[in-house]
Amino acid sequence: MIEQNEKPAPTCSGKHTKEECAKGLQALEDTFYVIGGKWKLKIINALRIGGSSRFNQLQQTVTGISARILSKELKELELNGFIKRNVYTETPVVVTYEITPYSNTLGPVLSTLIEWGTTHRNKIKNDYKELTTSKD
Amino acid sequence: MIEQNEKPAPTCSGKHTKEECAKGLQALEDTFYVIGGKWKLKIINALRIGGSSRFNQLQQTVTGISARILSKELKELELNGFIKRNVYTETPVVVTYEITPYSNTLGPVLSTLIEWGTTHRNKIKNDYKELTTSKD
DNA sequence: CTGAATCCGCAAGGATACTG
DNA sequence: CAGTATCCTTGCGGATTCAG
Repeated sequence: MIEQNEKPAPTCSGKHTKEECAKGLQALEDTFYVIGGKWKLKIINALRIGGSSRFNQLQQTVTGISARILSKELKELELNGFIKRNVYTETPVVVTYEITPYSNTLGPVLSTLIEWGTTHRNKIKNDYKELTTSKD
Repeated sequence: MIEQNEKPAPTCSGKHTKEECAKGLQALEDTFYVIGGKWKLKIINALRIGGSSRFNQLQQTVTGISARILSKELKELELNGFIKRNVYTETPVVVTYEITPYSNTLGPVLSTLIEWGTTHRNKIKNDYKELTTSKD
């Protein structure tokens, strides 16, 4: 909404830049493909922190998820090697889920994501505070 | 699909764990709220690497995005303070987009995400190779 | 308890055409 | 060139019910 009349920026678009950009795009695509969506990272995070959990336990921890979705997500996560499903054939049957070593490669991802989210939330809170106590 | 008969895991669920988990959930929620979705991080990444870009240029860089979605995403990103829109009223009008300093706080997020995606892709490739040259 | 099956609504996103 | 408008498809996810 702001207009200017100086000259446009040079839009540095060398070949190297282009390739690097495409590579990033590709990598982001791959990442989202396996751990994208609304729930996957939350589930992995819950299992990372809470340790081995049962189905209902997990559904309570991951607030708001329905049984259907949780079931589906767990299946996909298992297929991709992020979690392990253990069935104990006692009576009644007990099923637990736990993360695999491969999930631990997501550690840095989860950390930075959570850290950024926390910082961002604080920023928003401050922005709001400054707005309400506005005196500039 | 694997059945066991040993005893279930202890499911460590202390209060501290519960809080930490909830906090992580919250943070992930916040993060996804602003930079979630299919395109936002890709756009920011493109602008980070390619520098200031024009609309059509951006649409070519971020492969597969439609004009409608790009327009919408750019608007949201601007609202949330991630990018800046510059209008140069020459003839014809030129509009450029560039990231703001706040977008730079996403640096670590993008790095880890991209790095993980790259590593994961290589892993998948190797798994596949081992499958095709299977001799174990 | 641990899911699977079914049905359904909504919103994200795609295709295309059009405007200043 | 930089979008907007319109229409349409798809998939995510919720609610409910049922089964082992």
